[in-house]
Amino acid sequence: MSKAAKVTIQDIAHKAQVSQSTVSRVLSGNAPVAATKRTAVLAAIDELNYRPNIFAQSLASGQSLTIGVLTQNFGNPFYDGILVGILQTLEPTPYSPIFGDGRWQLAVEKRALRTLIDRQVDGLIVVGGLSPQEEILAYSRDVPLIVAAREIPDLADQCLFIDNKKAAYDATCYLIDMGHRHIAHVTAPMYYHGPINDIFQRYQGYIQALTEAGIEPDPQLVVEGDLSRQSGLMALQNLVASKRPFTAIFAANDQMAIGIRLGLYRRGLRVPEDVSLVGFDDEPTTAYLTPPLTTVRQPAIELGQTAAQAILDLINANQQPCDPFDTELIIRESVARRR
Amino acid sequence: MSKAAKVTIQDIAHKAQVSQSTVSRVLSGNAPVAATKRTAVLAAIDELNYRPNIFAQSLASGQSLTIGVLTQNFGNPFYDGILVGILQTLEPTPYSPIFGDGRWQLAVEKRALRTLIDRQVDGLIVVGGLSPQEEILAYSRDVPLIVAAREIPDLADQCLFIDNKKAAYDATCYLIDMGHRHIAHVTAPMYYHGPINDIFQRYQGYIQALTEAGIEPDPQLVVEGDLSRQSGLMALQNLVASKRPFTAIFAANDQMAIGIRLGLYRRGLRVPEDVSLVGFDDEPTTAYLTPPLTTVRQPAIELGQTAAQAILDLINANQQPCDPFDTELIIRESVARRR
DNA sequence: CTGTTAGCGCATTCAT
DNA sequence: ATGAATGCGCTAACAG
Repeated sequence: MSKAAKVTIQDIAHKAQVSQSTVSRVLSGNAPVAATKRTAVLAAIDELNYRPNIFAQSLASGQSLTIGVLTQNFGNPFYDGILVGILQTLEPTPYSPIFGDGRWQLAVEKRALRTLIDRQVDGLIVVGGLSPQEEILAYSRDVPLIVAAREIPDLADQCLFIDNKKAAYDATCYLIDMGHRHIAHVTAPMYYHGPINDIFQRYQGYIQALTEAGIEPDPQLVVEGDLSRQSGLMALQNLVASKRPFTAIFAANDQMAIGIRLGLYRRGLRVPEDVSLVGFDDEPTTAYLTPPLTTVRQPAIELGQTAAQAILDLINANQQPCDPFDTELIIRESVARRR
Repeated sequence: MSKAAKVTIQDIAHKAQVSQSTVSRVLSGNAPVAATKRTAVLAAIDELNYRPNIFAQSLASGQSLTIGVLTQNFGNPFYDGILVGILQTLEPTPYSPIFGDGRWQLAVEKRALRTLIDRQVDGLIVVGGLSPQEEILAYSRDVPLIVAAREIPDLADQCLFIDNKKAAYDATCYLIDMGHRHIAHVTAPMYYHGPINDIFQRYQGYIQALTEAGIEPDPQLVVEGDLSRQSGLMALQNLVASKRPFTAIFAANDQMAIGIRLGLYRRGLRVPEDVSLVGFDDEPTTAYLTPPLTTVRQPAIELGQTAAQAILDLINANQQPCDPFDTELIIRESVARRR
């Protein structure tokens, strides 16, 4: 580890003319110590630049003061937002987060999860992920666990998520209100996200909105991508190739919307004059597309903050009920009124 | 920590009818053990689902098997790319990374750095950051240290970075080659990035290219932003307000280029017909702008991989020389030929 | 090859 | 209020 000469609690006990235990006491603060000794200890600590050995602390106390965070894909704006929220919330606490990245690959995720557990985290925040419910459930018996951005029925109290169906419903309704009748939807295969059905819920919201508006959903207008930009580009090609007329597209996420946007551009189709476009996620760049994209804002940072708070509450055994998260439809220039 | 009944090395020693040390030996593998005992131990481990206590291990061995990574801004594509590279490289090793985020705020960075050190990391990778050189230098005496995406003169052997000046020079030359003479540049204040002068080096590359081409640099055509998208938008306004004619803009990063792009769009200026635009970073979305943006690719993932490898080498005391990183000009549709 | 022993640095009884 | 003693779970000499 560090090459620096390790100064231990003994050293400062010596220097401050007190016992080891006394030093430990001023450090933890949970036992009364005479003011004079306290200051002496503090002085010694300062002088010798003492830093307690975290491993010894944890070994002796049985607490690691770390929160494990299992995430997917560093670099995805939504997940990064969640991380930021977690970081912010944990900052003023004695707990610090350690991250593991599952990269949306079950095997990788499993290893990451294992690593976190092995590091004796005091709490675990699982953000998304592919792990089967039973596994998560099993972990939740061993360690305080919060699931963010994913719904696990048997663990409802500890799940924070967003009502994707309602959000998609609202987005589709907006297109309908603007006079659109032929609205395409770019989704992803149901199995794509494994146990996560966000995307499927968005599909359901889309269908519901159409149905309630008396519009017969047209299966030909629903195409699948894999949530990547590239797949949006290809989905658009498929859509155009199907020869079904449409005046608007609702994409299940912004990444695909961005790909679709480029596809339209290449075909000389203008947004929104020829085709209106709505995405989902409110990724930062969507506000800077030309024209800026209408999309659905998911409160990522808030979600992260709440998740962190929830895990702290859980550790301190005063579990709070979790409120559901509301989304917001961000209306920008990419939708035109028809007729 | 975990509520699970902790099974210790003793338990499995018992079950396998061997001594604690033998178990430790099969675990670490760095000492010969009789095949029969080994299998017995392995069986016991498996049966009792034993996991070594990492804190006890570290405390006893003096190794933490962790690499600290100080990063700035989760969510920034360039930095995230570096993280991904680090993750990938460390995955097959016994080391696992722990991250700290400085958020480009000196105070936050200091705390994050401190936390990492306190966690007894065996090595430290500093990605960017504001900490003064002396501080980094001081840390480097205590712990194997690699600096990525930043140049620290007194620590040259342990720094991995990119030749920003040359990259900017190349980008500007490209615009000149395409016939542009009035090329604006959007940069950031020299002090903005604190000790990091990436941005300033890009400015220098720009100036050099102009000068070599016999074009008198026009100070009026250089405006400052703060590297954010929003600031790109404002920079463009300033540029237009200055009434100086220009046919091309070279932005010091893609974020600002994206803002500039939107500003041009709002003013009805087409890219590249009216104004050509070049960015820097090759952020993923730039390929999906309409039209796609010409930019400079920084090999973020490779940089992360190399950094991780370098720190491993450093820990094992077989330091390797670090090659410089080459950038690549990604030419896309946002530049038009003039005259 | 293997068991025994002695700490690693600290928190936490238990006395005082 | 404080010092002494014990042990957290494991690694690393040290003997055999």
